[in-house]
Amino acid sequence: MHRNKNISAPVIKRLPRYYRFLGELRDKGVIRISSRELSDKMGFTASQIRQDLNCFGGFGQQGYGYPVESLYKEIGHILGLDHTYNAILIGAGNLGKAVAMHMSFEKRGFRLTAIFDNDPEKVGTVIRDISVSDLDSLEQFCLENKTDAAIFCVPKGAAHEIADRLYRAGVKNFWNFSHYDLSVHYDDIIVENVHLNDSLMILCYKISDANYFPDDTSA
Amino acid sequence: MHRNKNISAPVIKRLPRYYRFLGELRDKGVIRISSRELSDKMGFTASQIRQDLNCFGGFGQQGYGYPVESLYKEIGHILGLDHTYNAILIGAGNLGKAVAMHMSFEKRGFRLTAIFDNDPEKVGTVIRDISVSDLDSLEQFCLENKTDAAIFCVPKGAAHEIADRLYRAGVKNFWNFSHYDLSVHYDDIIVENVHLNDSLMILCYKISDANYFPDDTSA
DNA sequence: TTCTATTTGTTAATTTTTTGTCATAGTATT
DNA sequence: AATACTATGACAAAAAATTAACAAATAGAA
Repeated sequence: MHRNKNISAPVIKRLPRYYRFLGELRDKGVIRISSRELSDKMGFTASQIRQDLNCFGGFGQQGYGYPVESLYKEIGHILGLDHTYNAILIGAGNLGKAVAMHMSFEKRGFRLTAIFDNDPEKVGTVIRDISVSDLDSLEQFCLENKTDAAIFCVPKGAAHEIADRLYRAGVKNFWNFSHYDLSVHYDDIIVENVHLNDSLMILCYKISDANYFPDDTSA
Repeated sequence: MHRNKNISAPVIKRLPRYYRFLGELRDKGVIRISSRELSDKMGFTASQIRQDLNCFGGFGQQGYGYPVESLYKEIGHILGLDHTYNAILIGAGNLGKAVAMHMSFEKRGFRLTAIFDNDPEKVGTVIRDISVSDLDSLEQFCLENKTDAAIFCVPKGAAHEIADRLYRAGVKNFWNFSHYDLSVHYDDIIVENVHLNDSLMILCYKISDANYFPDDTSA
């Protein structure tokens, strides 16, 4: 098995991309693909693709390439998508709601089991067949229901306190949408960050950078 | 000026994080900070912080450290946040709406100028003071209004066609939320991706990886 | 069956990124 | 004003990641 080989972060980040492209090929009925063909489609080098896949095992065949269907499944397995982790959503604001509605959790290894908010207006409303609970009942819920991860869609001001409560309730895996660096405050947690602000600022940088010409005399 | 020095992607990705932490320090009234103090707070090495900042100029002073306020402003300037790029939102579904509601575009160098959707039900509804337009009017709008970037919140099936229309209408900068690799199809565009599916799968990997013990005989 | 074409898995080379080191400049104190 | 201390900026070293190269294995054609 591949685990505990300490796969590097760059490789892991590319796995979902492989998964996506292989899924598309499979849907098109493609049976096999070579690293070079994949390279053309994905924009990675063929060498990198072979190197990446070989972190987990030899899935290809010399002179033939990689079998699409089984490689697709294999990567899904490596990613752990055949698990079903219970996840709770914290924060039923615009973003939290959108994330809950938008994601096919079941296809990504998760199941949404509860939604919490501290706004009385939102408590009781229904999102995706789940009734929003009062944040006060968080600890009780975690005590009674196995909870593997939290989808953390909380405003910055509330982030610290609520993160603390989750941590004490034993929730130590986070999909973090808040503008708050969870990993700085706890060292035995797993965090995957989605920092939309950061992402937008990076776009701003890229555009500004591309539009800058040192010898531009216009305007 | 710093531009066209070809700053590496890892450095650029860290800039928003610096910006965030320096903003917090400034709000707390902190006047100066050394790379080592920042290092403790942020979890980067002091050496890396000094190295990163020096890509853009010598903002510190020996024996003193970095002045928080001016460094904060400087990084904002480097990121291009003092621009005001006009951005349109394509796709007023759950996610698009949430992104529109949730972001302080003005603080990140952008201004939201229009929202488009092809669903007649959504056309005419108002999001953040902006009335949703029919996608049919996209080209006309771009012709009449300077449009610097598109926030691309479109389902996968529609992505290719709509991306094409935007490209032909001259929109070549994308904040891409779709499950579609824009950069593979066009080579003169700027794309910043937010692939939520990928992110969730990476979380799944991390959890699965941490929970795997080779000599686990349980279950 | 034999031969040529491919294409992998692996090792090596290169490039990039991160970390460590230190002389030098500037601060703060006496 | 002199001195001890601090912390940068620059450079060097180390580590990590990407790309290149190639021997070995297999497919497919003749």
